[in-house]
Amino acid sequence: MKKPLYVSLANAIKNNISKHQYQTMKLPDERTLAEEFAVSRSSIKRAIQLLADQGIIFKKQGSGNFINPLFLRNKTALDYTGDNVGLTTSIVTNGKQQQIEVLNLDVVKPDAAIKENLFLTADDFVYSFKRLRKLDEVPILIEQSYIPVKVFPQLSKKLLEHSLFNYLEDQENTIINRAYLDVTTEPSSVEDQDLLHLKTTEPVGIMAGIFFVDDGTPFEYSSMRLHYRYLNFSTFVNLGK
Amino acid sequence: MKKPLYVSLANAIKNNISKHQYQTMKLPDERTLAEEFAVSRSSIKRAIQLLADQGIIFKKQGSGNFINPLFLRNKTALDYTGDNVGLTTSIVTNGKQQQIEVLNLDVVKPDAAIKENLFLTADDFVYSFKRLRKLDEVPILIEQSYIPVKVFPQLSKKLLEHSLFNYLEDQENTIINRAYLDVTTEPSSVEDQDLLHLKTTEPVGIMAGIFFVDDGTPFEYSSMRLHYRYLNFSTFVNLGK
DNA sequence: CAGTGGTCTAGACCACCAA
DNA sequence: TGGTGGTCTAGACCACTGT
Repeated sequence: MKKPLYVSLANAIKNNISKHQYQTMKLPDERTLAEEFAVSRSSIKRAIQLLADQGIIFKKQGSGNFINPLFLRNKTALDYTGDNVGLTTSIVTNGKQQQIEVLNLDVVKPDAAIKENLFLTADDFVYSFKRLRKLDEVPILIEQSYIPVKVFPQLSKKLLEHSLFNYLEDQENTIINRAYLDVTTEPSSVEDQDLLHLKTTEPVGIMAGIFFVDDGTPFEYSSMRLHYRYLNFSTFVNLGK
Repeated sequence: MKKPLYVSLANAIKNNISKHQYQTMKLPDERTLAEEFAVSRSSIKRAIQLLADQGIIFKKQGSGNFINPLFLRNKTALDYTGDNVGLTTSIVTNGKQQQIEVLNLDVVKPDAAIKENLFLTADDFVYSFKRLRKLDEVPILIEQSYIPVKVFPQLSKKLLEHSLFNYLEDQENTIINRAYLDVTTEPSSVEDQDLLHLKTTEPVGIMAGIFFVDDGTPFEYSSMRLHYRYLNFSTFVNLGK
């Protein structure tokens, strides 16, 4: 589990920025940095690319690399770790305890939309299940999911009572680490209001999408209806090079 | 405006995928591709990295590069062009005509939050303005924005009647191409219901954030309240390498 | 024009995966 | 253990920015 050089370099540069090592909002140029750290310019470039992907710095060809002022002010919002891709999509948990209530589990014939989303042929069956997630016993999210029987036949109600993805990673050596997600919002339905304790005027946020195993196999189609206070989606949009 | 080699390579590979040139969900290995296209392996690697960033393929060390089945089925959702960063954040326009109505424009002393978001000192004034945007005369979003007077003193009501960012790019050679955005949802206020023609049970989507010039200068803080049908945020989450 | 980031190569060697 | 992707180097040359 050795970290690549460029990750260490990126961390070193990040530290220097945090400690206001650089007097201006501009980093030293890449050739100078390469000399200072005694590495090739390519490695510096890779490190800087990483920082740019994380929104910590902005690159501007011909002019230099610039520190994102947001990073200086509010490090936590940008302090990514490990494999993060520069996008934070999260249910605001604040370290509270999570509970899962399994509302139902069935095997059904998928309708056309589900079939298309999971790339199934006519004969495939899917598990269909609904779960209610809570934080410190406060309900925050209704999840309706579909998983093809053939990709995970051993699914059971017992397994659903805890995080499926953690189980897969720990017990089955299968990592679900890609997803295509669609975020929208809608007025709450009667069921939403009931389960999530919402007033009629209060909406739900919806996150729906396909989750993939890392070799591209579609694993699950899921539609999550969130209590509106728990939908929060932060991201950098970075159209610069 | 010559395209780099790796962009052309990425397009070529993308075309081959679209034309089902590769029989399986797996791409040929990088060394083979390098030979076929008669370029260095580094260039192939860069091209494949680009496709991975766009969510078109998944990489898996030690195993190979895999085609995202979503790309084969629904090319448009993934068919990024040019400088796109793998994130589609858009108001669904469908080619309709956009109108802008300027509701007000003032110069004010910023409150603490605005000051913090725009990195201002005590003495700085800001322009505060509210605009209503419509598509084919249907109102879809209310925008409340703040721009420091010192970074764009020539702001006027006339300028606000059209896209400010386009004006900056065309006339001032200033490009706003980075943003930190926060997406949430809320019940609609009375003003929302009035301006956006919403029922009391219908919510607004909120996109709020800071927009940066590409050298890192914070340019604008903006909070946009969208008619809920027009909030749609699609993205790939890719935690694989 | 000087400064600075972007692209590209050729090749060595490392790390992970599946059989 | 062979196949395949990941990291890294050293250096040439290109492209953009601002004075």
